[in-house]
Amino acid sequence: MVGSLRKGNKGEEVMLSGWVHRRRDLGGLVFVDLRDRTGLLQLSFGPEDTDEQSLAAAHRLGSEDVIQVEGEVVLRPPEARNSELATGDVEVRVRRLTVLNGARTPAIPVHLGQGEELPSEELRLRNRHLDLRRTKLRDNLELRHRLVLAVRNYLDREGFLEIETPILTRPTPEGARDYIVPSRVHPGEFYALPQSPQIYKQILMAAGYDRYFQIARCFRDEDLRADRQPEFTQIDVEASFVEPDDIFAWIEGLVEVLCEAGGLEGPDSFSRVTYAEALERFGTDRPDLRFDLTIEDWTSALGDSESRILRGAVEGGGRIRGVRVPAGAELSRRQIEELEGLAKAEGAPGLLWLKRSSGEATGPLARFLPESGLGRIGVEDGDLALVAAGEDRVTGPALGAVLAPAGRLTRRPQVRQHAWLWVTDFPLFHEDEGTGALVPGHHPFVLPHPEDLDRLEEDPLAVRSLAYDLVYNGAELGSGSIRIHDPELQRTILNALGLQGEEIDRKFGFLLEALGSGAPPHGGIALGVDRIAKDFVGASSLRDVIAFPKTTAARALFEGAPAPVTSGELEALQLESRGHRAAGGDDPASAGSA
RNA sequence: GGGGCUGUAGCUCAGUUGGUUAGAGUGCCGGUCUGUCACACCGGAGGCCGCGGGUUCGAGUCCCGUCAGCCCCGCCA
Repeated sequence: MVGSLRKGNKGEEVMLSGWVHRRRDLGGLVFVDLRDRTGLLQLSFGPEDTDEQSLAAAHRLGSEDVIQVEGEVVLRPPEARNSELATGDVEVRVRRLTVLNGARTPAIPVHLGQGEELPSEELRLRNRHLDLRRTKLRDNLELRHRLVLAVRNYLDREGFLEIETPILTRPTPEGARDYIVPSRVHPGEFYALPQSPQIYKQILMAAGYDRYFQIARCFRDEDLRADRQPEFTQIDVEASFVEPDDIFAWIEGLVEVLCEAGGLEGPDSFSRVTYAEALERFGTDRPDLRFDLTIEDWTSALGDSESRILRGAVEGGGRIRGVRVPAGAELSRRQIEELEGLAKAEGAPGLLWLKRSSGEATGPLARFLPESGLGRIGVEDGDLALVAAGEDRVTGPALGAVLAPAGRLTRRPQVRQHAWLWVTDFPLFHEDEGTGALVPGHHPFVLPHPEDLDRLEEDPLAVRSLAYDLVYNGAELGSGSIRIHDPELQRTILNALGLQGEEIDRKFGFLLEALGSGAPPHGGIALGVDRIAKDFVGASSLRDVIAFPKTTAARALFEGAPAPVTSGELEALQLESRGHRAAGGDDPASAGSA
């Protein structure tokens, strides 16, 4: 293939096909960089080698024309080798050129010159067939392929069976908004696209398929972000007769395999913290452990200081918490204000701080802190202390937001490049801030922590669960739990979530039926393939690891989805549209641009 | 649903205090060129300044609305 020719292929007669990446026409000689999926190769055309017709055609070649050439692999003259090209020592002297298909001038460039900017994302998405020709995207998709292949092989070796579950499913009452699909056969009834295969995989467990996985497409009709697409792919895993440790062991092995496939240094360790610990020490349930900065409780050390802010916070029932940033004294005032801005964005009124350098303390906090106080919070010469006071729900996120950025700003080496960890014991329920109702922390099928079962009634918000997250460098890459296998307990939880008997049977009867028919204890996890691929290739958006992604408005710009349907189609479904674009033609392009 | 940024040639961008003929690089078209590789050189074409309205003697520039893309909040069991 094009990208694989080397010195050793010298003298070989080859026939190659590909795209004209670039043409350099010297008049007598023509050079063309031929491109295919495997790389670039220089072709040369000249009167000594190339037949007359082909030479004439070579002069007329344009970018992205599809051609086929026959010729001989030769070594380039020594002074004309290109060390930046894998194939740069050789070229193919073309005898015969066939233009398989001409290309109009590309709407966006496939080849970018040095320092040339990418076209706008909108044009890249509108011309996805061209954008996907770029090496970067091709490499991204290839890596993604290798990751998924490694996952399949690994889970197969571990005895897991890949089983497909339906895309047309039952609408679910809770969770994200469903994508809805009308049924023609049953007017007025609807399928939903799965938000995840959660219930199906539990039923598979009940059916005795004790190790299941699926590279599963999931759909959620919610607003998008850089790390959120309306359809996304999960490595969905479930196993019977397991405890969290079994899942952790499998997934840790999986992560190693992924790192190997992705050319990433494998994890040297997997940390574990409970949810409560994570909030206390890192102010978030997905800590970034690349810097070993933590939040400390300085209430007793600083609570008796003269500072009105600090004392007021403590008297109001809050705590004083802070972060010691080793070598942080080198930060400029401006950098510290930057950090304070991050804390404010999380709702804190501000940060108090002090620097200690050359034996002297400076900063707003300095005048409230005698030397002894510095010792009490462990601030050494060269350090910076950042302090927030008040309620935990404010100070936690505020200080948490500052941890990694502070570490980055000091430019001390990261403690580790790849920080993998498990966050465990998530709360079973949250409180809906609007209504005060209980909502599931993860989903309604999570097993309560056995030690907390007796608090289910009197203090449900304090009940922990056997739910866990896989976190990598501060990003949640996976989430799972041990599930409830006892139908009575499941009913109790659904009750607590505000569902009544008849409603439970209607919506979850099939699950309860399966649980009551001899379902084994089981649990699992789902990992986000798109996010993993994004992190592994260092992309800033999921769109760079998805061949045909949606925009932030959930549109597909290339093919123009969603699109209006004809009134006939609506009629067949016995639907009426109140949208102002209803019942248009069936031309998909008409929907894309307004 | 809310906030922010962006929208000028095929592409990437500049465009002064609101001023008369809207520029650059690249791509494209034509020409010269036998060792280029961001080929070089000469010449040329190419504009609904996103769209609609307003202010003004005059709008790419100011105001309002709208559409699209991106980022964030809400939302994402």
